[in-house]
Amino acid sequence: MTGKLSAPPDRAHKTAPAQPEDKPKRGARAVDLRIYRAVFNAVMSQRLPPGTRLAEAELCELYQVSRTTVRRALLRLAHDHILELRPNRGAVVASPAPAEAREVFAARRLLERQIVPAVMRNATPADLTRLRQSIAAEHQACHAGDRANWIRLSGEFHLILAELAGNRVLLGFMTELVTRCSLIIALYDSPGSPMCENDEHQRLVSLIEQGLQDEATDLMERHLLKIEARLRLAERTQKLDLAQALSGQDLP
Amino acid sequence: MTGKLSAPPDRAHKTAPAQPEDKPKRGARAVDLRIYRAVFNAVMSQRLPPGTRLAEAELCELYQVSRTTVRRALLRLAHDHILELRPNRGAVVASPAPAEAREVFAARRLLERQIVPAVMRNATPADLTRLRQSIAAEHQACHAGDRANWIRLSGEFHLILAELAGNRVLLGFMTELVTRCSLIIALYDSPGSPMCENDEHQRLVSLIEQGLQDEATDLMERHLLKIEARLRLAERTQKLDLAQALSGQDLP
DNA sequence: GCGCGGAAACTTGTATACGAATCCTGCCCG
DNA sequence: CGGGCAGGATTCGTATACAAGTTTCCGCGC
Repeated sequence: MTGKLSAPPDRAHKTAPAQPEDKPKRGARAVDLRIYRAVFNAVMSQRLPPGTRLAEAELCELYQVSRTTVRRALLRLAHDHILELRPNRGAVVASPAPAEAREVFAARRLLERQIVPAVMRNATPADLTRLRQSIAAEHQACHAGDRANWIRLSGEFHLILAELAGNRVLLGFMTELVTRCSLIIALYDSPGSPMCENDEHQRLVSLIEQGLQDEATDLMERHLLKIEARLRLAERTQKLDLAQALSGQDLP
Repeated sequence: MTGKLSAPPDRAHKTAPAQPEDKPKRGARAVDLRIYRAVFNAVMSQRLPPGTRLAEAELCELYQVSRTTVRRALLRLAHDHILELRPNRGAVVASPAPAEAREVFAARRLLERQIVPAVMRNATPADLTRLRQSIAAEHQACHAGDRANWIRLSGEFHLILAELAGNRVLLGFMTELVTRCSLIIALYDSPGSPMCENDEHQRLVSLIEQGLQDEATDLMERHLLKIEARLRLAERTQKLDLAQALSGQDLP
């Protein structure tokens, strides 16, 4: 853990856009931030698979803090749809159903479709450079075979775009959506699918640079649809799923 | 208080779309829900003006619960941008700056622009009836001079629309946006502005019914812009604001 | 042998206690 | 007379203690 560039969203009860926050300010809030990030990264890297139960006492011992602190971190994680909190029964890693996954992707398409033109109105050459740097980092992780980091960096590219749209509220929504999408991808991506995408991010930046708004918007839409299409989101109910899964085993 | 139809968002760590929740299930979670709603309604009705400090001990005594419970409610309120939590300095009612207000409205326009066509794809006649009923309730509050309820019901109409779009994620975002807009309107609306709008909701439903997509989308956009335009969102810094406010008093 | 209580162990929910930071007041000094 | 500093009071942040709910497992009856 402790990937130094990991970027779990720090929003929530913060109006200011950004803060240094490099070193723990007073050793106060940094603690539950640490728990938040650790769980966040673990879930995203699939070290904590969906459905995993997170007992409070365990985390207490791991991080040497009281249950009060752990609880706050869990509450935030639940609010961001990374965990699910079941009353009196503890927290488990979220496992969004296919229907929910589709809705998350649909919402994301709806937002990003409109972010592209906003970026084109606002972006400076320096911003485009930033986007290209992000793409470079992404490719690097891709070629290194670091799947977890690739998923994260790939999401980060979209977050930079959202930031360039110049609306912090929108950026907050996109942060939540990208996070949830990453979780869904980690959950449902077909195992054998090729990790590297075919430079759609690169092409998108080019289209933005050239001012081709309709083409850029279109590419964004197709890009997101393609990602969703790769997922194994068979729309079966939990019951059928179970029946199907057992159908090959009951005759020895 | 205890307006029986008040609808503070219950989302967050809940995957299920809706629950009865009429009576307190076990007296357990209902308590901090009660605090949440009470503060929510009080802020929206401007009984708690922006900047008001909410001491934890006060709420503890009012609701006869421990600080633990109050704290959780405050955390949720802060996450929904109704309060602002300042470390070691307590919670205050949020007072979004003009710049933030603009961003909230911009984000809302962006989403609702796309919600209209989605509604037109999904809505049944029964849904349109629901919308018209909501409008009726809104007009009633309007004519009764109940400004606080009118703001709330007026927002509820938009939430029904979001619900009819058939995407729960989107509905969650819209819930947050409508809430924040209500707070902003309560903050910045010009005092003398007429409370009743000129039946734009009614016309919107008609256009949706007739299948005139472009016209409906356009009306929605203009509707939201009109609301924003009515606000007193002078882009002045806090300092200038103060200087201006005192300029009429220092020469007796 | 199988299913069904029931009690113990464990986990979560809530309240309370204590340490730390902030705010307020009054005093001292320039 | 005004500004700054120190001490007390208040309020927040964290840890701990106790109560209530859930899970587990064992023993009993069928």
